[in-house]
Amino acid sequence: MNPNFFAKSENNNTVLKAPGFSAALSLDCGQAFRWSADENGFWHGVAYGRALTLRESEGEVTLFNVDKTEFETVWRKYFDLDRDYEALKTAYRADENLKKAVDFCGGIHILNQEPWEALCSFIISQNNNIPRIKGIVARLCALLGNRLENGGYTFPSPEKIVEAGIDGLAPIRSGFRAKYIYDAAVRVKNGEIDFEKIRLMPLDEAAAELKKIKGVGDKVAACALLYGLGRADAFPVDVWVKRILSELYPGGMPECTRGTAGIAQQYLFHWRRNN
DNA sequence: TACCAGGGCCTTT
DNA sequence: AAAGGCCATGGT
Repeated sequence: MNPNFFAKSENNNTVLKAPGFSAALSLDCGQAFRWSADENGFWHGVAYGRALTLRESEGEVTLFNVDKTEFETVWRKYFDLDRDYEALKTAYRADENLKKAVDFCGGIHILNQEPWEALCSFIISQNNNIPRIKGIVARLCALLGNRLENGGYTFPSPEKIVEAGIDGLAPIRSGFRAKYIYDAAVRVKNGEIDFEKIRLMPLDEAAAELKKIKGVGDKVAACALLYGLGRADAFPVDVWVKRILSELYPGGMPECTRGTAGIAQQYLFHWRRNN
């Protein structure tokens, strides 16, 4: 692989120089729902059971209170820093629309979120808007997650959600989605859904497994695969991507996206939404 | 193939 | 201030 970054850990912080990468854009482009920036431009969030504060300025990302070990074992993978995005974007630029999208928001990396959190979050996302999705996820974590010393809550385990039951989820105000969250939790807890097996399956089989869960269709399955299971070939089609496909790619996605259509989708999605 | 299932954000009036 | 559209959908 070709890590286009340089990281240095000192004074208990890790400073990252990664040309072409924007942590802020990656955290705020609708792929993850647990991050927010404060008035001073510090980003706060929780992943893999760890609270993180970071700040980005002049192309440098500072991860506060992150030593080398934590960076290497958690955040390096989370921010997908070992993928050669520069090579990927060079290939995408062969297509005129993708070139525009990459010029607009090429700083995005696909985050490697925890499988259960990604699945659960995208079940909540169905027929829903981003501010409300964030609210529901935040209430879910505060209700059933573990409080962290340095701020925030962990994402609750399937076990905790099964224990709470559908009625126990009422305080998060997820509406008709509560029964879907519960069904997903049951199936993950009892092993019927095994993320590590699904991760390795052919794409259509993997999606079919996830779709056994009530409330999981093509779109949510693709999101769980792309954002939670490291499958860059998964291709979520929502209303925005549907528009992009009909307007720009009636014959299908261009050849340069083969194998990484999900990543291309993220650039096109964000570009189309904001233009 | 319609229509329905919480609720609230956001734009328009 | 109130109304109505809309929302990274899936089940029936």
